[in-house]
Amino acid sequence: MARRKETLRKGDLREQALLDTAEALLQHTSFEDLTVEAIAKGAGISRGSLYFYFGNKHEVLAALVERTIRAVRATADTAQDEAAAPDAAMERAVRGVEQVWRDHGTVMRAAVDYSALHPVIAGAWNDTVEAFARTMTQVLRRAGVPGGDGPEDAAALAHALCWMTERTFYRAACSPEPDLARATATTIGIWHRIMTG
Amino acid sequence: MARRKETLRKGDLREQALLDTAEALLQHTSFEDLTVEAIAKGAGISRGSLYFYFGNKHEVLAALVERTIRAVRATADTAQDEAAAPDAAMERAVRGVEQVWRDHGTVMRAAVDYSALHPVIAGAWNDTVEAFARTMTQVLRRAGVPGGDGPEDAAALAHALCWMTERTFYRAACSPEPDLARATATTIGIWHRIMTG
DNA sequence: ACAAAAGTCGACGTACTGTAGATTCTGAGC
DNA sequence: GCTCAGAATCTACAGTACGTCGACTTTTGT
Repeated sequence: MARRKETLRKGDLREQALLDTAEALLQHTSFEDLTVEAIAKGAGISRGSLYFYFGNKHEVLAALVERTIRAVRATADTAQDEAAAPDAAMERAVRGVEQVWRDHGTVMRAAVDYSALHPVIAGAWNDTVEAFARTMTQVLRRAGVPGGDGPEDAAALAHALCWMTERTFYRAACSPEPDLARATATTIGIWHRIMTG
Repeated sequence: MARRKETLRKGDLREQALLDTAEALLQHTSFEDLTVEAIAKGAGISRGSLYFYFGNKHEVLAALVERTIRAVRATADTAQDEAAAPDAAMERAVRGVEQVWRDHGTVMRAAVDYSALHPVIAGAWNDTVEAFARTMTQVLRRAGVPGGDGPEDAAALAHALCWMTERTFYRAACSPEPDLARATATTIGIWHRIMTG
């Protein structure tokens, strides 16, 4: 099997630079106030050139979110450990989520904020939470919650609790003095109560 | 005390017509695709005239959300009944939320979607959930959850669970075939487990 | 070396937004 | 019934950011 070709295109770097710039700008600017010109200029090209890389402004954000979410997924996967006790698995998962928000808070927040405006982002975000919910459904099952697809079965509870987890961290991340540790404690507390109900 | 003057200004009706039009249009158009021209025309005036009533497009949505939230608050207040058993009070509250989403789903959804883009809407929505959380904190207290301001005390749990409730109904409302009843069942199930943990 | 592909630019047309000034409607007081 | 302030409306304008286009320059593979 041939060695993977080194695709060190100049454009690949430029594309990353554009995303980096967008990420940096998002820390002080909202997406709708964010201008294509600013992103392009920050990456050292003209506005027109940006459209060589992305179809439009939304696609830039979508790519940025996708890049971030890939990192998030990797983290989420490490949390599913069949051998661990359900309670420990849950706790590890939630702590993983906390870490992800610490590392990628700005983009995650943007992803949530603009989900409503952008189907692609909404889909990516949804899939991520969904994947997390599937993992947690198994954890709940192992903790004794009955399976099935009724509104009070493991899958439905895991879904609701995953979205609660998302919301709790999102809100914490939005606050001027984010207290992610507290968010973790509250979240774990609720999951724990549900699992030992 | 003098009788309140009848302020039946022509403009008051027009203003309501503008909000009604905006609400109607929101059912088939996203806010950013919603054009000022469409709102104005729907209410029978020109684009320029709309600016006599509202400073800009965002203010229209803000006013619409505020109008809706007034109705929501009224509903929420009826749910707080000091005499009822905690479990019954909680159930009644959640069913109230379901009803509100049934009646005002479109605007509520818009409120959530555009909270990120509009501080005024975010504030109004926040206050509403916050008010609900305060009520539910009392319910949890009466159910035996300890008070205080730690991350696992009644207030923190009520907050997280209220946002979970919001998310659950929001997601249900977003789905093509909304199943609010299922959302209610799941939500009540979780609240119940927490209260009898 | 040289053609093809990748990358870049600046100018253009478009679609909105928000503003300003002129104009018409309305109704309270004389 | 006249008058006039201010409520309500319109049209035209200026501004801004978007996305497209065709021409030009650089990079890459052979």
